[in-house]
Amino acid sequence: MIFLLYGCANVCAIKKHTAMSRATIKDVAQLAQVSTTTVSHVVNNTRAVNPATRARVLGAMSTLGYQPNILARSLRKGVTKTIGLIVPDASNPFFAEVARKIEDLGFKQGYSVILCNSDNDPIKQTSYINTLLAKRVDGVIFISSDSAPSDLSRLVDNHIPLVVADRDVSLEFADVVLLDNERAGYEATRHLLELGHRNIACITGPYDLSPSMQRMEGFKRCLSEFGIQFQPQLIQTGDFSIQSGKVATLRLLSAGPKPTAIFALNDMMAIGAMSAVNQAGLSIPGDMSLIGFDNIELAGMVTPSLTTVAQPIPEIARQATSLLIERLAGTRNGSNQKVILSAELLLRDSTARLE
Amino acid sequence: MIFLLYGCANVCAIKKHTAMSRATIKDVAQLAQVSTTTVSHVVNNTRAVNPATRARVLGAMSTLGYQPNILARSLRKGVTKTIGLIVPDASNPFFAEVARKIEDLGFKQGYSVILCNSDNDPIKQTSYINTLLAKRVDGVIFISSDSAPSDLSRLVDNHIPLVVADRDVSLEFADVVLLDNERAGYEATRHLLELGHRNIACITGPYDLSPSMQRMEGFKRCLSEFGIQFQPQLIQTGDFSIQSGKVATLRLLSAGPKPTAIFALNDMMAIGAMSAVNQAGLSIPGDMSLIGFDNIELAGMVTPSLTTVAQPIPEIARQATSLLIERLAGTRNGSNQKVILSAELLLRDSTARLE
DNA sequence: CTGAAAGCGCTTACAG
DNA sequence: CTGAAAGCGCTTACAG
Repeated sequence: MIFLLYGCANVCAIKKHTAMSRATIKDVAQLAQVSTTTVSHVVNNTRAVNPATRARVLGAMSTLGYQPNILARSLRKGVTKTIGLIVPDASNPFFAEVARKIEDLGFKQGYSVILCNSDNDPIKQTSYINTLLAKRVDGVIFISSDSAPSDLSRLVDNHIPLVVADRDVSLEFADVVLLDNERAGYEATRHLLELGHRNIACITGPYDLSPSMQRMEGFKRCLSEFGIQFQPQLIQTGDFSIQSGKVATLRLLSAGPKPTAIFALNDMMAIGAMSAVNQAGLSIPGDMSLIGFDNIELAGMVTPSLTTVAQPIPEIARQATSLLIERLAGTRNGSNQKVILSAELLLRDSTARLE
Repeated sequence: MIFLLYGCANVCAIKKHTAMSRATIKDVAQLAQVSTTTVSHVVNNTRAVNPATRARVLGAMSTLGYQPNILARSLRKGVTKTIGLIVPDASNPFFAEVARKIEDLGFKQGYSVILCNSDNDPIKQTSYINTLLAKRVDGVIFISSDSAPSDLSRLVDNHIPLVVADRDVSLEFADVVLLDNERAGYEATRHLLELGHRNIACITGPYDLSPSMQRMEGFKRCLSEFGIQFQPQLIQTGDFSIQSGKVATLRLLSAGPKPTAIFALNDMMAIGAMSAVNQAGLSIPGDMSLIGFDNIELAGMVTPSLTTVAQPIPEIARQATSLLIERLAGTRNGSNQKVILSAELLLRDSTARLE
């Protein structure tokens, strides 16, 4: 790749930093001939101020381009109006969609969110917990990258409200919003069995994560209720990435009993599976039925469109956000809540009756 | 959708907030029998401290679970080690990938990034600029949601270094990293023309955004160099979303001159186009060639795999981040830089010779 | 309706 | 090698 650098000294000379720095409340007070107390009260609308005085203050603020320093305010008030959001990887569409929604909802209530990608790395996860602690976020929404995150207790020790979402971690002191993954896994499997499939492969996520584990349990329970023998050779472990879904599928196609259907435990792996199946010259759903999980936007757009178990993504975000903000606002105290949402089978074009 | 609420008063009773709040530097100093000055110096490794003293301080820190309050530090030092990143929509994979990379690079250099989704909404964009100003970020990386963002000047007025990426905005006081979009648009078009296509449709982004505009210019220039008449009926405007690509394609297929190839100005719209073409019972590339733009991870995974103009996403992130951090670190002063990266045509399976 | 002053938790120039 | 004290920019109880 080539890249060009243009210096542009003439048009784009940067302004020299002048000695004068940003306007503070003091500058405003001086210009408006009032105390900083009064300025503060007009900025925050927190006590009655004579209309004429208020007008003077407002004028001074605007001529100075005054923007209150949030750091100082937060330090003084002990509240930052900021929440931390830790996700495994925001470039995965499922987390991206959840994060977007949380950001939206937070924004509407006056909270900014600091988005942290733990990158499925416990070290980075710990490091981010420390950063959030140091930045004095008011609360944290947490989607774990592992099953037993160690440093979460430090949040609790510091009285920082915590909401655990999507992936269950055995933690006593948090509100929790999860999916009924076992049942969802069961439904997906039943759909395939009812279509006549008997050799059903499953591409899982990391074995220790609760969504993967529980969906698998539903898968197994359903097989057993239908009297079908569970075949370990039809199970492949992925990591929820497209690429891993592709690799897993190539392995399934190259050895062992031939599946006629694949249950991928998320849509991204299903899309990877699709690519592998096509590459092998097989067609979906003619030669292979495929069902995903999540219902990311893409699932409806690939060809054939993907049958999937739809997670209520907006509802997950809404519950997580309001659980947290209720705590922060003090409108809810006492015992923790556990919200279990249910998924919904969404029939599209990637599954068909076994001929 | 059904959701269940379990109260769990027994196991999960939340700890009452005790009167004792978080440990401060004063608490540490007291416990270690030293001044706060000394504690500060051991925390920051900023002057020699007697080994025995240092050990006492370290001990006190750990028994108190001390975490320095970054707000106080930032207020005092006038530096927050935080950068603001404004993107139109981080649930769009292109921006998600750029953002991920910037976050990674920033993290390695000790910066956190505040991610702001302007949502293609100038109002929200302005509001975020104010928030970033109030939070006293050290610098901003900006991908605009419109062609003439109004409040960007406030950053410059406040001496906050600014890097504009991806979408050009006519602004004098910023470092800039862009793509050579005109040439990239030209190359994509030439590829289709060389395959024998003459009726080439183009699905654009919002007309006023520089990437869309410039890629179109390359498209037109190439047509004209090949002596092909430009047909306005073959141009459809999208908004870079999957859905808009689908809608645009359905319109193209339902009326006007029939194209044999489509140039979508990003991959997401190309994926939408793919869905529409398939839905119409046409095959890619047999009946319709299709080329995208960006090379998001997905582009290689759909079927057929998508021929596209690959943007050097990691390099864009790297340039933007280092341009900004150099300014912040003071290792670069003076005139602004303009980095123009070039794209690369990536041939895959969605384009073919016109029979 | 308004203001003087303390204090949030740090860092750092100054002094020893 | 160490400490006393000022000050970053706000908010707010207290007083008038």
